[in-house]
Formats: sequence, C-alpha cells, structure tokens
Amino acid sequence: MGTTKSDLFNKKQNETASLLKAIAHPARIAIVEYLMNVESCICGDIVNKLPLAQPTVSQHLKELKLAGIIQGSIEGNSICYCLNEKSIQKLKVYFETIETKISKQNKCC
Amino acid sequence: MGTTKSDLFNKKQNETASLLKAIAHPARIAIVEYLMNVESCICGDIVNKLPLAQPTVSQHLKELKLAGIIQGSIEGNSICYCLNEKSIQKLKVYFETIETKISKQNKCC
DNA sequence: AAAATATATCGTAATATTGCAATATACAAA
DNA sequence: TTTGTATATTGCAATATTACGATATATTTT
Repeated sequence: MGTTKSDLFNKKQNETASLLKAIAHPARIAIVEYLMNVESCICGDIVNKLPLAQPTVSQHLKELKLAGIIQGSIEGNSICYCLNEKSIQKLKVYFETIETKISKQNKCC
Repeated sequence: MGTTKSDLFNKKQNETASLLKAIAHPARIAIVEYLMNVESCICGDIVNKLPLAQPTVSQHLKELKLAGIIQGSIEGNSICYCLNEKSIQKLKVYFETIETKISKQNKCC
C-alpha cells in the first residue's frame, strides 16, 4: 500500500488531484507566491529566497513544472520560471464551481 | 528526512498547504464532488459510492474534517457530512488573487 | 581551454501517506 | 438486553515524499 488507487477514479479527478498536490506544500506555495509578486523569475533568486538547499528547491521546481503550474525558459546562463496562468485559472474555476453549487444546496449540517 | 520543514515557512503558507493537501487526493476529490452534487450526505452513501474499503473512506473523511473542508453532524444512527463553504471560498479567493496578480505582470517566459 | 556560475540529477536516509483487516464504539431495533 | 447497523480506531505492510550531499551538465567569463 501507500499507493493511491488512481485507476479507480476518473481522469479529471486524478488530474485535479495532481494539480492540487503539486501546490500543496509550503515550499511550493512559497515559490508560487514569490512568482506572483515579483517580476524577476530567475531560479537562483528563488533558491536564495527559500530556506532550503539548492537541490531541494530544484526538485520542487521540477514538480511544479511537471504539473504545469509553472514553466521555465532558458535565459542565458540561468533559467527563468514563471506561473502558468491557465493552470491557476483552472483551479480558480474549480473552486468557484464548487462554491456556486454549495450555495444552491439547502444545508443539512 | 521526509519531513516538511514547516517551521521555515509562514503560518499562512502552512495553512494554505494543509488545506490544499487535504483535497489533493483522488478519493477526497471524489468525496468533495459527491457532496457538492448531492443532497444526501450520509457517510454510508459515500462509502458505497467510493471504490475503497470502509476504514479507508473513514480515514479520508477524517482528514477532510480535520482540515475544515467538511463538517459532520450526527443524524440518528449515522453521520451526515457536508462541505464547509468557508474553506472552499478561501481556496477560490486564493487562486483568484494569484490569477489577478499574474494578469497584471508583463510576461517574461 | 580553464575557471566560474547556474541548475539538474543521483543516491539515500528519514518520515509520511495509503489502504485494509480486525476490532472497537455507538446507537437503533427487536 | 440482545442483535443488527453505522462509523471510527488500531496496527501494519507497501509505497511515496522530503531533504540534502555529492556530482553531473551547461553556459558564461576570463
């Protein structure tokens, strides 16, 4: 065990879970918030900003990139990462939809 | 290791991460989506709907409740779970804020 | 080309998560 | 009060995640 039985759930549910899981860590939240507040998006700046070692930050960046939360482009010697608006919007819409549906329910608890 | 260094990040970042982590699993996504679509919120119905054993579902429900995503109330013999509108709204606003900030940035990658 | 700088990958130890059988608890019905 | 029904907890095995030192790779500078 320890393995999520992802084959038992539908594709969209698994995708949503992956997207959320990618952000659901303090370090990755910090990266996302850094990128949303700052123009510079150089990897080295992120590494310096976070209280974690460079390989650890690199790994977190990789996960965010793999999930499509951020994208990176080579900028000379370094790499420029920035947020992928589409995935953020997808999540916003997701919670917006839930909120709308709940507000139409007659509460039972 | 394997331990998240949560003491190195601020309170709000840790709270957001916890909230997201609670939903970031296909089974818990399925529970949330079930509760948003259906009036009945009896625990047994959720157990029957999910392709997982009763103790597993119970554990997922516990995590969602602990994070404040759902709340439960005793309904005679059974328990009625439903979504906590506030936490869903908090997440919607979170991604809404990010989206707004991104849209004001001049893209660099 | 050699040295310096920036980022990624590998390997590994520590811890966390997932899933379930077995069992406990709590209430309802008979 | 015994029996049944609904949900929670415990204990444990399997797998996943987190963190980082060491090292690799890639680009820029000298």
